[in-house]
Amino acid sequence: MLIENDLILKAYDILFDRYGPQGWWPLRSRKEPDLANQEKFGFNKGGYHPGKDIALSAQEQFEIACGAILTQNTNWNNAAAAVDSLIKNNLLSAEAILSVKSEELSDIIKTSGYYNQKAKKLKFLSALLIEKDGCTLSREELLSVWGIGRETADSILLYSYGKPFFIIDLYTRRFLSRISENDNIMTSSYDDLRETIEGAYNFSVKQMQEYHALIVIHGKNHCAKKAICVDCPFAKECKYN
DNA sequence: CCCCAGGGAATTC
DNA sequence: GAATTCCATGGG
Repeated sequence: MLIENDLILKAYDILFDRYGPQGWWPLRSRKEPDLANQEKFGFNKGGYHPGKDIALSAQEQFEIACGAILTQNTNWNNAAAAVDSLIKNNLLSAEAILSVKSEELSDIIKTSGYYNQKAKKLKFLSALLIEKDGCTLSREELLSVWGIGRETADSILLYSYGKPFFIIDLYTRRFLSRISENDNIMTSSYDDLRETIEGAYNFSVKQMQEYHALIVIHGKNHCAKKAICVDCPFAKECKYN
């Protein structure tokens, strides 16, 4: 056992109490703010919809998949600017992505960094989506795409398709390794860690979406590479305190 | 100048 | 499997 089930549940409660519902995925094509949550929690910049549960359109599902690729090893602000650029250029469909020249696509998503690789990744994903006639791709099918690894696949599964897969990113490993006694979390295998969290409790999809989003905001506020421990809600549990 | 950000593929051992 | 290296922009 990598982490105790109790700790996984407790951490979720502490994060939710501190930061409130995050309403991920932050869609760039949905701009109307949720004023109630903005007032309550003071966040909600740029398309967050905490607790609204508005069904995703096919275009929004595609936006999330593109965003998951564009944010690879990149600050979300840079990735979000690239998503905005896709929207502006009317490229939020697999057909449109395939119809635009690679060089143009690279230029359109330039702010996300690694733009030549990411343009290729968007093209490969689009090709498979069209080949499968727009069907929901399985985890295996997503992983078969050049440029989609475990984390990106799980991001698409969880946030675009609404399927119960827990995302293990660097923030998640850092956070869990710091609050847990286990010293092997940073080096544990992706799927071992994912299955440990998925199996800790019968999380709903909504809770799994919130959990990952909460870990990210906590990672930005406190549990960064260089830890910022002042006013951290895990002062009691964390090794750093 | 430096470090960092919601990874993944290719190569090598 | 583990360790390297490459991909690249924008903010602090």
